[in-house]
Amino acid sequence: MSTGAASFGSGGTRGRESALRASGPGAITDRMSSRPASGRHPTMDQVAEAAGVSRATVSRVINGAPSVDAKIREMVQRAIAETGYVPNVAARSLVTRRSNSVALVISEPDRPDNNSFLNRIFTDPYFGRITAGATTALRPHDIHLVVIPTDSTDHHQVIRYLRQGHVDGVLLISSHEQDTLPRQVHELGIPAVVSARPTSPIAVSFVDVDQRLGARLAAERLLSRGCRRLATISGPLDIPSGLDRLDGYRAYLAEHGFDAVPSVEGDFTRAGGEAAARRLLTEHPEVDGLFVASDLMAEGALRAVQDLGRRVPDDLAVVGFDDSSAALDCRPLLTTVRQPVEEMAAEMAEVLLAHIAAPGRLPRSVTFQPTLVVRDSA
Amino acid sequence: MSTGAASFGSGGTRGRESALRASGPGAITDRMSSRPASGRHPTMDQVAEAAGVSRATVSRVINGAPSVDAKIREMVQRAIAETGYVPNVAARSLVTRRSNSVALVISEPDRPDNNSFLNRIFTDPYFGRITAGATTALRPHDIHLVVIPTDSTDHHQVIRYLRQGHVDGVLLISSHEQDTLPRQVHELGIPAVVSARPTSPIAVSFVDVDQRLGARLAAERLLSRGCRRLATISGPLDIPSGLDRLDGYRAYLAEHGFDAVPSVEGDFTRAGGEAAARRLLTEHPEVDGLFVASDLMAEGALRAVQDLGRRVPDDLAVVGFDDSSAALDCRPLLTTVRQPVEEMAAEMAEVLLAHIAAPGRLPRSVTFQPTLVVRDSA
DNA sequence: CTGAAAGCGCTTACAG
DNA sequence: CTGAAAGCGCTTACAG
Repeated sequence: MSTGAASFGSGGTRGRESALRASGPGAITDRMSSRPASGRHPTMDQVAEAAGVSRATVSRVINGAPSVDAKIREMVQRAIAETGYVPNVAARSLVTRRSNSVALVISEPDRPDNNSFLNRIFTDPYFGRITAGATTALRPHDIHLVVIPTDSTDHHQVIRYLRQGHVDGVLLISSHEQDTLPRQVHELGIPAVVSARPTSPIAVSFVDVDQRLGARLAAERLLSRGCRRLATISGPLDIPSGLDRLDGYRAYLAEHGFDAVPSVEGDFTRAGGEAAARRLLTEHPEVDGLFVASDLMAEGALRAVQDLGRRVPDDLAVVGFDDSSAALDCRPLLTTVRQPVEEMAAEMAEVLLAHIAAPGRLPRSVTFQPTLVVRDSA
Repeated sequence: MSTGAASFGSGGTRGRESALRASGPGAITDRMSSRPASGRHPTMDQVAEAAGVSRATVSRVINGAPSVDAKIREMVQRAIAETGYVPNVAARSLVTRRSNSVALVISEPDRPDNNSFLNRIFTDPYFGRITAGATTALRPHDIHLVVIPTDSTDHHQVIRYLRQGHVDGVLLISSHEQDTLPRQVHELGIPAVVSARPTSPIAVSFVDVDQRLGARLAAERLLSRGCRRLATISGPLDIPSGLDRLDGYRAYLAEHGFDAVPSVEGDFTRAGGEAAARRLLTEHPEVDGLFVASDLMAEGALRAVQDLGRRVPDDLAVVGFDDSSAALDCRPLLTTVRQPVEEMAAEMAEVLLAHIAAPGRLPRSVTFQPTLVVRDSA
């Protein structure tokens, strides 16, 4: 942290190189072709000199300004290739006020142990799909993603990071109700898109899936299969998606004459699903149709169900939610409600890009429709 | 991309604010305390003016220079708090030539489908542990991690990114034999640490686990349990760790009189492990002890084994490798060789930091010892 | 211990 | 269409 030394290779040779360059374009070419750019960093002025034009013209060529004369452009491009020039991003950012990267902030409730928290984040199929979708959408724009996991103990660090101008905008994955980060980010005034309807009433763009509809799809499937003793393992009830899936499921069943639907609250983990299923079947052994609010929980639940001697789907049909890779790890293969997470993350990225390009743009929300993916468990 | 507009909030009000500030420190304080810094960005000059010192002094306070007078330091800190000042990282990087971030490049073989490739990367427990370990080690240094998944089709993009000075160094996760990225990164001259001994002979620092020792531990466990019909599901044999684990296993068994040890090559995925186990048990139904070269494969293998009617560990004992979270998802719980991945990633980060701080430092390698974690499968 | 000044490497009005 | 010049917001020798 303390030294100001150049980060790249032999910065110390720069003086010597400049001297060589001063002897003319020919010398430069010979020099560079025999030692392809590696570890040293020519400057835009040096490219300009090699091409016999001004620095401004080099800049225009690099940034694709249409006004540049074709021949000159070509000369410059040759000079760029010969010198192995690559723009310095710090210098560029300083004037453009753009970093060409965005943050993906994954905000979770407090955790006891830092390392396992991070491990869970970086290993969760849901976050994996988010990251993959956002990365894919951003790549063609040459914008990079900085992934920042956080809980409430380091919100201030995240805010500081954002304020320092490291990124042009933020994709905020936040699900629990009490999370104050969406509001803090909003107050920062930095372009942002949130992964679900924020619980506090702030004017911010977000992308969501129709959670209730998804739960209704699950209920419908179970009913149409002939299940009549229905239950559910819900997500955490302090998370809107957890609540909405439970509500949607119950609402649909109520509409069809099923009123007291047992439910056990889970925590969106495999182990949590397993424990919840065990409890549920102990208290309600008669259950023949089960909606589990995430595939990961369903994977655990399936294990418990089968341990307890029930055959799936014959004795007990199970429908999950997500259609993540976990659904394919289940035996039998999991029938589940598909949430198009990659596409949702890509949409978040697109909306964010639009906000960055036009800071005055009004916030908007985009809702995706879930679909039922029928496999073997129901 | 085309506009040079400020990325943050109401950049346009700056002129007005400066005017307000010019009316004296009192005005600034009042202004700022009623509107806590949000969306607007005071500059170091403004802090200096508010504190009645020079810009250089503010800089020294921010960077913790010891020479600053205590009273002045305090005045400056107050001014910083009142104005809500946060340094502009681009300006700082331009002069320090440091970005305070490092890249975590995850290099994998070519993949057919981009999205599923990314999904696998961001969901794999091994990469998850790497990311968690590196993040934890870097956090106290206030250095951020930019995660960059890549295959050979976009090596040039990665190289360009690195050359642009986005990061001060790179943590390179590369396992397959033919990967040319370690060499390319090495030639760039940027500080780098690789996750395993590079297959091409380049002088670069790396961190590894003693793969052969791990495999020997597994073999020893199986033998001491009384298994006498031993087999293995190996990793991909074009990956050094895959090869080394197979070799170590066979070598130990050979030393103990077991010569023809059947093996099937897997691909380090759950599905691959399942298929491999099915094949292995079909061809060698007599097997009673099995070393599976990764926990994820072991999870799949366990499923196949039990599907085929074998009881674990009584009919067939199974030892995995990694001790990732997958080991706890196995039924029975997986006995496995623990690779301390988080600690290894943290060590990679420390070594990288040392290289960044002292560019002339000689490359070195650090090897961790694996340990056997006994649970229920063997 | 502190300040004035130079300079990091770009982009972008502004002239021509 | 092109160039000279200003300026982005910092850090760091260099004097004092």
